[in-house]
Amino acid sequence: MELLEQVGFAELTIEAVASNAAVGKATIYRWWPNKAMLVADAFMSSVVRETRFPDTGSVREDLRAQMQRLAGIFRGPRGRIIRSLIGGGQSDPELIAAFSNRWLIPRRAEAFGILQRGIDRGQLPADIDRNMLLDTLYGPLYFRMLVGHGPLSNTFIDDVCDAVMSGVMLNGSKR
Amino acid sequence: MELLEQVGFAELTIEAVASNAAVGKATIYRWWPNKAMLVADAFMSSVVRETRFPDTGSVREDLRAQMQRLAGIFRGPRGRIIRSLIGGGQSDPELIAAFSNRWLIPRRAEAFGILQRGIDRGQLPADIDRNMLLDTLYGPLYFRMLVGHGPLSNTFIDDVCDAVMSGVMLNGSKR
DNA sequence: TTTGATTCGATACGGGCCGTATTGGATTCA
DNA sequence: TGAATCCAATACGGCCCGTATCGAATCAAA
Repeated sequence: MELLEQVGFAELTIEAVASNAAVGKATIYRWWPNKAMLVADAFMSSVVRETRFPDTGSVREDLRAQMQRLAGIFRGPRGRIIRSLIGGGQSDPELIAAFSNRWLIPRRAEAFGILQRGIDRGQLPADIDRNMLLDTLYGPLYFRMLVGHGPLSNTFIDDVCDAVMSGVMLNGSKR
Repeated sequence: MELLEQVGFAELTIEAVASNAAVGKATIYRWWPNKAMLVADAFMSSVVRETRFPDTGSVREDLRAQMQRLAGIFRGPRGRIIRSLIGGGQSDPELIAAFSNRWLIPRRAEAFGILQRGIDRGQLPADIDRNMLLDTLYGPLYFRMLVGHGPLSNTFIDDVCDAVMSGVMLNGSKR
């Protein structure tokens, strides 16, 4: 993880990991088939499962809080790693699958809980496409992180959240 | 471009390009400083500037048409290249900057025209953050293309467009 | 405690591609 | 026609890959 934060996925070498860990290169290859799986395990084992879910009584505010938290991660040292994983995954189907299964989908499961509460409260239509909605909320954050053409500022997050949620919420909750 | 479609950016070697072009490796290095700039030039020179802008009278429909067109590109052979460029850009600031300047920003300039017409027609508030809006519309497409956790289907595009535009359009144009 | 099997760190190996240097033949241009 | 330039081909050292080998250390079972 230290090396990964310093140099990113593409520049990380197994030899550097081995010597940095005072370990033989063959030992690493004994336990992981390739760099991608090694890094996937390292990253995913460092992910602390979120235990405190926001619950403000409003789907919009709950989601806004989760989005802001994610943006905070994106701006920190883990952001670099996530960028590297998605980047490296573009030429490694196993890596992108590992990222999707072990990072994206668990996070999404948490978000599903927020959406369900919103539906139960009558703030969201019951038949809404949950994956589409979450992609629309979070996609812009990933997009800006990856391409870097605009700042991942708090107001950007808020604006995205407001724009999307105003479009899908019931009871004329246009802000 | 042929090689790039076959193997992607990370696996593309200068030696392969050279031998494929019946050219010395040194000749390539004489004209481009590195692989990233070579590929950037190759890709950008293959981008045909869009001449036919949609103009249906409705911002929402204009944007929907442009989004569908982009999704079509993402699903085709050029999608592979775009994924490679964004992926490789995660460990190469010059490459991601080239992608942003020569692909994203020109496309965005076209989209700005559509938004401006919408403002002129009174369909959009004049003070809307144009970059935020376009990131919110297109970010989900890039996100799904890059992570591949859901299909880039026509209905997905439509749903994203509807969700976002319903949230930002004036005159109660909620669908 | 002994013994046999595993795991380990270290090291060496062939291979691929990097980016650079050299060279001799072809092309360009005054 | 001669000088300068551009080129393809080739060779080079270097980095890292993934594998093989080899004693030393560790561990489990008798």
